[in-house]
Formats: sequence, structure tokens, C-alpha cells
Amino acid sequence: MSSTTPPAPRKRLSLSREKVLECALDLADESGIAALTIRSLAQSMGTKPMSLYYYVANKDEILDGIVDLVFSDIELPSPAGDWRDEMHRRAHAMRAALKRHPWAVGLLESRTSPGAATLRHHDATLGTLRAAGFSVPMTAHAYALLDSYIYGFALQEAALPFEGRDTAAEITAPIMERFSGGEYPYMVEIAVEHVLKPGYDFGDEFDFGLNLILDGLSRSIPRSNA
Amino acid sequence: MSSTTPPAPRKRLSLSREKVLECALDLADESGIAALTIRSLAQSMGTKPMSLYYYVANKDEILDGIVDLVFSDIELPSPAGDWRDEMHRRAHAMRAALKRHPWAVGLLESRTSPGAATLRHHDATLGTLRAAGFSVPMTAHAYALLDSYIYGFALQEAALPFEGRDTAAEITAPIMERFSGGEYPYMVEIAVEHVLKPGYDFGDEFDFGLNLILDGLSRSIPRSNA
DNA sequence: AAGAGTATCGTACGATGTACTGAACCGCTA
DNA sequence: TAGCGGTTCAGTACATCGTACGATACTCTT
Repeated sequence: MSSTTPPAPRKRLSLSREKVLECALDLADESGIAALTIRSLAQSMGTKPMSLYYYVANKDEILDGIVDLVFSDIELPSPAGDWRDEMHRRAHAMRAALKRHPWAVGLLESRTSPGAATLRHHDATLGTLRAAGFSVPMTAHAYALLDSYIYGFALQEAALPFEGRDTAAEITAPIMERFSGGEYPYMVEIAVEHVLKPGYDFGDEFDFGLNLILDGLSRSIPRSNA
Repeated sequence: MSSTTPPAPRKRLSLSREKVLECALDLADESGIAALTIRSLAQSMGTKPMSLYYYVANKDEILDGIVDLVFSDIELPSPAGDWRDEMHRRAHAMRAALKRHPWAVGLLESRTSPGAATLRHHDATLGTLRAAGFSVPMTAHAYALLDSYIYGFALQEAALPFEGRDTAAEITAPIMERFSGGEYPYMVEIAVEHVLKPGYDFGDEFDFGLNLILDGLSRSIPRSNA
């Protein structure tokens, strides 16, 4: 208490690799992946850019890390449960996660070094399919099919200029009018008679395709229930 | 001939919006989308960065433009043909195009202003489905399903660290050995018994899912052939 | 009290997109 | 033939990005 009080009660160890990744994920959610820069991240954490490099090697590691965080949010399917229920739940959980974090879809293309949560997720899904009686090659087919559909749906959802129920009309209606001349008649038809109808939500299309796929897959199990 | 000769026989009009976009597409194919910068593009065209801005407003317009170029490469499906053949052909054409230009998949997420070729493509596809007898809502379902699958498959293909037949083994075999401890048993199983088998090509998985989807869709046509 | 190790930061460099400004060139009319 | 206005290109400069390098501050052990 003699001289000056320490200029600020500087909390040491306020940073950690986990906190950096969590903040990065939050920042990407709030402001978009483009706004996630080392500088903005540091500022949001109340520190300086170069401090982050004590916990991560470079920005790519941050991107890998937050993609893995997204996967860690998804409940693992269980080989013990009914495979169809498990796959249905998993598909919806993944779609929800990719909707919460739309930037993750775009990141998947460039990230080729999956994290632990990602690997666990893949392994649990493969295990559930194998336990359901799918052969090894059929499991590969089913997994490629399911994930393609889920990722692709999320990709399209992320690309939509509108979001959620009834919001399509406000945005696309003026655009559609420009097309009413007749250059794109089928798009106009779909828009007017389907998309612009009250209560429409692109997300509702998800279940149709998912059930169609699961129906088709259930016919590919050799043993027992066909 | 009095003073100095003109420094170089400068060919005017060597640039154009089309040439800029074509060169941008070539550059993205060769060096990746990250290497497509205004400066590198200008250099590859033998000009200076700022000259490009006479033909395009900004880089985003270039990105929109090359995405539309990719679509313009895809033959349009015809409402006159058999819908299933047409959809099959279109799916393969899109996959091939997205494989030729892997960066396009990642761009789809961020580009929300489709070009003319893109719109034509969508309209022709919708028209083919309608002509096949699908109702308006069912056409929307089918289109969302098909495109989700195609985009998602292309996304996964783009994310693979290997490419083409038999190349998976060389790259993944050493990785798999690290996993042989038993943490990810089902991934190892799939890898050893399927992916690492000679002749394996992830692209071959495409037809399984596509046919499953087309089978399912054919059951959704109200009239005539079910 | 001194030193060792851990954690944080200041400065600086090269690359990027692009705004601003001027120069070069073309086809034209007078 | 002279000049002019629109078209096309380029030079310079600035803000922002990731991050290399080295210095600094804090904590704990001895």
C-alpha cells in the first residue's frame, strides 16, 4: 500500500485456448466469418492481437478449432438406439448446428484436418449404421448420401437471402415482379404458388428429403426388417 | 518519327469484361480461389490492377461472374426428355462442373445474387420437373433435395485431401495407422475394408445416392407412371 | 533478492482491395 | 489537319489483414 496501487487488477491467465476458440465462435456468429480477424478477436477479448498467438499457432488453427466446436455441440448418435430414429435426430441436430453457425458450411470445404469432436461424431455415426446391419460398403454409401444431403441443404439455407418463416415474401416479391415478363416462368410459378405463400419456410423442405433418403436406405439392409 | 517512338505498339481494347472473368476463372482453377487477387489477375492478363476496375465494379462482381460462368458450362435439362434421364444427366454435369471448379462450391454460400446463366439453369430444371408431372410443392421438394445432394456431395469431394481413384490409400493409410489404437474403430473399419481397397474412388458413391433419390422421387408423381 | 519460466504486448513488414488522379489513346467533327 | 471529348489504362496511396521478431511484465521458486 506504499507507493502506487498496481495500475489495474490485471487478471492473469484470463486467456486460454478454449476461451480464444469460444470467443472466436461467438464473434463469427455475431458478425460473420469475414469479420473474424485476429485484431477484432483480440479486441473482443480485451487483449492485443499478438497475445492470442501464445495459444494458437495461426488463424487456420482457430478456424479448425471452431469447426470442431460446432461438431462438439451435436449429440452423438447411439448404436444402441433404432438406427432410423438416430439418423433422423442426428440429421436435424446437424442442420440446426449449421444454421446456428452458417459460416461453418463454407469452412468445411477448406478445412481438411478434422478435430477430435469431428472424428468422434463420424465414428459414432458409422457405428450406428453398422449396428443397424448395413454392410461396410453400404455404410459408406449411406454416410456419403446422408452427409451430402445435410451439408448441401445447409449450404443452400446459408445462401438464402432470407431467413425463416414468411420472410421470403418480403424479399423475393419485388424481385419476382421483375421476372414476370416471362423469362423465367417456372421460377415465377414456384415462387408465386409455393414460396411466397404465407407460412412458407425453406427449412420445412428438409424433412421430405430426409425421409425419402431414410426410406430408401431402409431397403438396403440385408437382414431382418426390410 | 521525330521524337521518340511510341514506347510499345499498345494494343487497345485487349481487355473486356468477358476476358476478365474468363481469366479469373482460369486463375482460380489453376491456383485456387485464395490466389485469385486483383493483382495476380492483372498480372496474368498482362495489365495493371486498376485497369480491371473499368470492367468490373469490385472483386465481388468478379466472384459472382465466375460462379455464373460455371453454371453456363452446364447443359440445360430439357422438359421434352424423360425427366429421370434429364435429372440424372444434369446431376452428373453439375458434379463434374463443381469438380472442375472446386472453389465454386465454397462460393455458393456467400454469393446471393445469381447471374443469368444460373437463373436459366434453375428455370430449365424446374420446368423439366413440372413437365414430368410433379406438382408445384413436390417440384420444390424435389429440387431442394436434388440440389442439396449435388452441392453437398461436391462439398465433400472438395474437402477430401485426396483426389481420384486409388489416391486415397497413399494419403490416408499413414493416418489410419495412428487410429489403430482403437479410438475410432468404425472409421478404421470403413477405411481398411472399403476406402483403402484398390480401385476405390469416392466419386463412385455419387450414383448410389442419386439413384436412390430418383427412385424415391418417381414414387411422388401423381399421374401415370409410379 | 535473484533468476527462470510463463504470459503478454509493441512494432513492423508484406500482401490485399480499392479510392483518387492523371495520362494515354481513340474516333470524331470542324 | 487540328483539336476535342469520351474511353481505357496506370501510378500512387491508404486502410486492413496475418504474423515474425523481440522486448516486457508478471509469477513462482530458490
